[in-house]
Amino acid sequence: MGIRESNPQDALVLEGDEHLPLYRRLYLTVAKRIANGEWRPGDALPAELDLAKQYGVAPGTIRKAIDELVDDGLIERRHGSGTFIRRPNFDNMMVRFFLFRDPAGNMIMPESHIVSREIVPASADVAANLKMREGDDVIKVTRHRHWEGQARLLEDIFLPPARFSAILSHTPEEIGPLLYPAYERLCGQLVCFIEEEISITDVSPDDAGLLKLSSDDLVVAIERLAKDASGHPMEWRISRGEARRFRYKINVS
Amino acid sequence: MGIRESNPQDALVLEGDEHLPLYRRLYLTVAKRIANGEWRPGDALPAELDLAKQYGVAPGTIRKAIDELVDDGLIERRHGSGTFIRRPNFDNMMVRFFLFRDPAGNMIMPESHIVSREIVPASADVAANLKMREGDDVIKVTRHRHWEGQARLLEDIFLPPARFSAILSHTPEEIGPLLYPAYERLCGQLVCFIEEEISITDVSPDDAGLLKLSSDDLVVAIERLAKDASGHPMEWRISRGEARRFRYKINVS
DNA sequence: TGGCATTTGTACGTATGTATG
DNA sequence: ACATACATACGTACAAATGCC
Repeated sequence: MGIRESNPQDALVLEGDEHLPLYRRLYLTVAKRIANGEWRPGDALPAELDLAKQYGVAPGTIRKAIDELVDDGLIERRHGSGTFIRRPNFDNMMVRFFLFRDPAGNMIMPESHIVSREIVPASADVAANLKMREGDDVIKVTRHRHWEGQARLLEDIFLPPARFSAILSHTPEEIGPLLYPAYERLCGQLVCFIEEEISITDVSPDDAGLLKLSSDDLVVAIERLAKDASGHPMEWRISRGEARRFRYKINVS
Repeated sequence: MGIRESNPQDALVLEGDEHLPLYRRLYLTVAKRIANGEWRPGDALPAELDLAKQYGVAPGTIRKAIDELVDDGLIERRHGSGTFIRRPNFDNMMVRFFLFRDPAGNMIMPESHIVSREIVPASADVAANLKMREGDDVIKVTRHRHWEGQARLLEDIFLPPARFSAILSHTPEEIGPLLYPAYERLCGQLVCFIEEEISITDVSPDDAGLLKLSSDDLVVAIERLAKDASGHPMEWRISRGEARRFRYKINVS
């Protein structure tokens, strides 16, 4: 995985078990080509009829595969124009959960401070989420988000070194305020899916000091696992912020 | 809306604006037939080929409409058997958010106590959500959920009287512990979609007393709007529970 | 402005596979 | 063994939006 020279023949060999439906194998094949960085966000896929010819399938079959890729948010269609690789915008999601607004009610964007970057042995938690072995090397990035001159959100971010060594070798200025664009720019890695788990707990003594909370205050802890287009885990992080500032909206059916 | 004798001819007149795609109008038509109670949860829809003949469309067209109804959770397919009206299970969702487990780690089901049922004028909030006018009559049901002999979840539930008068005229025993099945059984109303908004606030003095929390504790407040198969609002409720017990999981793409 | 090629969107129709009862 | 119903796959035709010349 990661950026590599794609073997053009690879693209025409279908991914997945041969008993899977054709449209499903086409889905997996295109998803893998995206995960491999063959196309970058904003790039156009070949036209549906071209893809159908390349893979030797009917237009309706490749169309069904593309439909599901659109449903899953990996690509988007533009009528009359083409089908394009999407760039999901997860990086600011956390910010939307927390209520920081100026007196006029506008959302305030936080500053981002990378506090440390180091290689540490993976804890059981981190290893399980990143599909590594306990004790394997992982990159740990500690970051604080500030609003109004005060740290409001504390983040511990864990990355597998194989794909993300560039995060250690660049300056914070080169990395910039948003991590997911940096993963894409510096490591050729695109985040396509995330899973999050939200819970409310007592604040730890360290966090209380940094967030300027009293020891009996509560924090919201958000654990996030980020995955690439093929569903392989890329990043695991845990973020903590003051519980009282939290708000979240859902639709279910 | 509500239960009514369906005019058989109605079913063959397509819903929606005539410039909408055919599959979309078929979606709306079937959704409306479900909202009208023409089929009950568990009932089978006519076979795809039958529906195609009835509406005079190609099999692929009705299939696309059914695909989207499945995506939206209104119906489910069973290969080789048929397509059936689904009964979404939202009523216990709230319970899944809160961590109440026995020593073995199993989920504990709460008892349900209906504390009061009355007609009140709609507040601005309630009116906006239920698409009524402020001051209009609404049914207000107050319910407490108990774990281990203690109220843990407080719920204020608001219903438009037009569809839900049966909730006032039946005994709590007839209503039973779960409201959505009661809406279906007593009022012919099926909840198909919900929107929820989660926030964390200080506990009100009344709630603190009922939940046995101290006045500086925090509660999670969950506001929920429930809708029928056609997307019309049916019920609005606000539930409060101890913040520390809260846990929630999400997938995004 | 208009025309034209390209590309997705909608709709039709058919054949065959596979699970269920 | 059989009929029924959904699942997959094929292929075609035309509509509608876009972008370029």
